[in-house]
Amino acid sequence: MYHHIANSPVFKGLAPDTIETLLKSVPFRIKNVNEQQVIAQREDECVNLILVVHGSVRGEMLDYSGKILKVEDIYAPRPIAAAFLFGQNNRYPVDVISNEETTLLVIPKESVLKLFQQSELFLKNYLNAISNRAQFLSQRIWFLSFKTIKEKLAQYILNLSTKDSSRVLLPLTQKELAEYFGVTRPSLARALGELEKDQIIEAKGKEIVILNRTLLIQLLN
Amino acid sequence: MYHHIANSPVFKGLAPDTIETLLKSVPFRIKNVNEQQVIAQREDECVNLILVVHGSVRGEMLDYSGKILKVEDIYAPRPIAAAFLFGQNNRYPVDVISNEETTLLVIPKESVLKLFQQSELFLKNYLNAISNRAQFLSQRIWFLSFKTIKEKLAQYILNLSTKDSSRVLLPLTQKELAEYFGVTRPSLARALGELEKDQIIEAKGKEIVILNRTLLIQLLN
DNA sequence: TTTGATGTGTAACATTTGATACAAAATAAA
DNA sequence: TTTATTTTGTATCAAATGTTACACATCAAA
Repeated sequence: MYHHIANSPVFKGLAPDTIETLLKSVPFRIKNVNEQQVIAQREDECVNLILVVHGSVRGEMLDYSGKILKVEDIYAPRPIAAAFLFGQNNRYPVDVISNEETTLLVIPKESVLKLFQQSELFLKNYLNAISNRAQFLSQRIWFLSFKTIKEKLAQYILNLSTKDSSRVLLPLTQKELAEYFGVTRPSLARALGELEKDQIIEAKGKEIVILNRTLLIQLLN
Repeated sequence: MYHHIANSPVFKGLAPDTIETLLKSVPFRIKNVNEQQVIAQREDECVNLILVVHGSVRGEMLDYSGKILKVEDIYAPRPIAAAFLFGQNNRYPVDVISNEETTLLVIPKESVLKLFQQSELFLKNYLNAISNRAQFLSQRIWFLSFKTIKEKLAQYILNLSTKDSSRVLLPLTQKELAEYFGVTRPSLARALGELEKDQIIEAKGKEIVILNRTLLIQLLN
């Protein structure tokens, strides 16, 4: 197990032996769950750092009408809701449910604080993990602030493109990209088609060539 | 000064004397700037924790077309970009510019790490600050995922309402609320008007009465 | 009170997007 | 290869929202 979690963001850079020594100096426990089991419920207080050692879990949210809004999958070896162990309202924002047979490492908050004192690397890793999360979310919100699909596309393509090359390779399918943009797939295809019709880009499959960077930039006005 | 920053999120709970002792044990510096001065530029590496002691600064971003997007104002006594001191890409996401004559406390990253070792409270505060940020952003994204204005309104009003009372007081003007929703002001007014016409709510100024909670919840379907 | 600034209600019209459906293309699996 | 599955292009129509404009209300300052 220590070998596995040595690859997790919070134990990265620590030898499996070191991790074992560290962990054995504080209370913690291992928890095995079957698939579709509820690990934490929305609004539960978050008092443990939970690491997915084997398997995967998902965050799921119900709105007022009971509709399920899937939030995110978390695969081993990664922590669950590291950014919700601290903070003013340290409660789970979503229900956490196992996708499959899953092994969890459960470390109480007090143990985490002790580990911070014992290993500066662990502390740095933890700080990095939650900082990355905040940075990711920040980036995501900024992106969502672009109103029209064409604006989002322009922003997205310009971000991917380098200064010297006008060739861009989309890392996502249209379906995934549409989901990332928060729009429907046909709408995204239409926007792409129109950019092509206006001779701003040329798209063959996942490869996009910027024909007129100036016009692409003007879309952001 | 130590008295002032004792009210900041990262030094909260520490006595001014304690803060002074702590800070004097590590390198740091004070920086005074006039108004409209650039404190950090986008993509600069973030190597210091910067606290606004007096005055205020703003985050500003230029899009590809050169249009200025104001991001946020930060008033004393609060840290600037605490979530960007750590993390994979620890660079400022925005230009930081002073709004007025401003005093800054600049603490190098190494000093921050030393302070973590010396004061568990400071560490906890820092963890809380980043976590709060992530939680806030997370909440914001979840909210933006509601597509139509009516859905956002329903969600927003239901969140504000308590179980026993159907009376809700909006803490924002329509203009601010529209900005928060990422929509235009007339559109928001229209949506409010339609909810009123459908006898779902009653709105007088900032006070809203929920007439039919069931219908309001059904809007989220 | 008068004035000005800010907030609010509402209208007409253009634009964007969603929803749905279907076929062609590309890809993977048998 | 054949078959099935996913991905993509496109069309139509309805719904939601933006844009712009203007009148009225509210509130604070002069």
